[in-house]
Amino acid sequence: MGRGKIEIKRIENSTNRQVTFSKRRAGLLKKAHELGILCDAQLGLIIFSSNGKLFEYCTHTSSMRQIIDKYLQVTGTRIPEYNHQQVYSEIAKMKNDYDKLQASMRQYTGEDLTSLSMSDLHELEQQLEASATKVRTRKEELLLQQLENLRRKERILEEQNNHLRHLIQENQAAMENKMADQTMLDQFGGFYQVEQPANMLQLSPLRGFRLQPTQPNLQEVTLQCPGLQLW
Amino acid sequence: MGRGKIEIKRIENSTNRQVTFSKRRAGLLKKAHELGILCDAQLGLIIFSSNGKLFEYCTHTSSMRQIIDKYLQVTGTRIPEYNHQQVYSEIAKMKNDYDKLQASMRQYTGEDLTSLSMSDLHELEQQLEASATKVRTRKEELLLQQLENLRRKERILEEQNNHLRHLIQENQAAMENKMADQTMLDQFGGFYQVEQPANMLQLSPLRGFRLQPTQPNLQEVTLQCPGLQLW
DNA sequence: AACTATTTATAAGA
DNA sequence: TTCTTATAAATAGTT
Repeated sequence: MGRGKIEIKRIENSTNRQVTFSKRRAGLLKKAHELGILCDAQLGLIIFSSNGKLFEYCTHTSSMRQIIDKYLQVTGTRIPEYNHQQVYSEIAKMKNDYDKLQASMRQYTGEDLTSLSMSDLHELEQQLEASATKVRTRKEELLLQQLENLRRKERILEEQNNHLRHLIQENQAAMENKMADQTMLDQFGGFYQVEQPANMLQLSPLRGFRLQPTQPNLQEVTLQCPGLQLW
Repeated sequence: MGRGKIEIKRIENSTNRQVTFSKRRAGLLKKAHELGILCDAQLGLIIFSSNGKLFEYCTHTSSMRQIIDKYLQVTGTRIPEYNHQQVYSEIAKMKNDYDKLQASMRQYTGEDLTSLSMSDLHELEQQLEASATKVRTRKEELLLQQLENLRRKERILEEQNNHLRHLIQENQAAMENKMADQTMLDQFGGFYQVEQPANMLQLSPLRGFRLQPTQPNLQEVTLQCPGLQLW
């Protein structure tokens, strides 16, 4: 239709293409409109020009969004709406569960007991007592465990103590044997930072000693009970 | 374009409309196709016939889904994806809250105490004892209330009892005064359905009497405690 | 943007 | 539905 027939293939001349796009686009929109009116059809037309500009038309009886939604629904590509339904009902269910749990919690804390019957109250009281018993049992368990840890630590410290005494005694013996001079004593003292005279070690507790934990057990115990206070 | 010109308005003749729909639909699709090819445009066309049948066309370079997505993106109608993010994070939050509450609940029921420190356990024990105390208080409250209700009912029943005795005594007096005959006695018996001899009323409980609740208090008490059992 | 020669689409009829 | 055909509409190339 026109002065000459054209082949249906991309128009290479850019200007020409642009002009044809304008003309035919208008024609298409007009025909789309007419089809909708004449035949009572619902339609949506989306056009992106080669440089990305959007043109659209849709029947006056509906919005493009409605047509797209209907299209997605009919073609089964519609995951969104279906999912929404599902998701929202799930949210409602979660909220309900949460509220129930919260109500239950308020009974356990004694905040709201008004809705409970006498038998409910009786049951709740027993449950609370059972819980308290469990808590007490757990406390006892923890205490025993901490006691056990302390005993192990005590044993290890005693062993270290003995070890240290040995070292010192050996050194004293060496000193006596070799008539050690002052320089040697200084080196030993500096190494272990001994603050008290050697002859006091038998009766007083060990203090001021800084040793690398050569015994692996010490490290282990420390890791098992990071805070060793009772509470 | 055709044998005659037609006005652009809904074609009332159903057959005619159907035929026109077929013809023009084909034409529109053809023109859409041509526009796409000639002008290197991207386009999508969705048509729903008046009876809901779907026809569609889109440029071979893309799927209808892609065109719709692009359209939603460009027009900013693309709320769905955004909403999803929001909704899902909200769900995650709710789930988190629920889990926390549930963990807390498990502590209250003594199901899982492993994560608690000694001081936590101590606190929990005290809370449980406080809750139990509240429950006991509430039980006592309920019992006292029920007791009170029973006392009121008792009082009302006693009042009724007295009233009934009065009525019967008055009747006996009347009978004696007028030397009542057997007919009169029958009428009286039928009216109140007395099943026991009058002289027994002093000691035996009242049974078989059916009276309208002339005392408003009786009705009130019945409404306040529908089931008057202890539990 | 107009114009217009031609092509194309299609209304009505078969 | 499909084909035919007269005629309306669209539009390619031109101005």
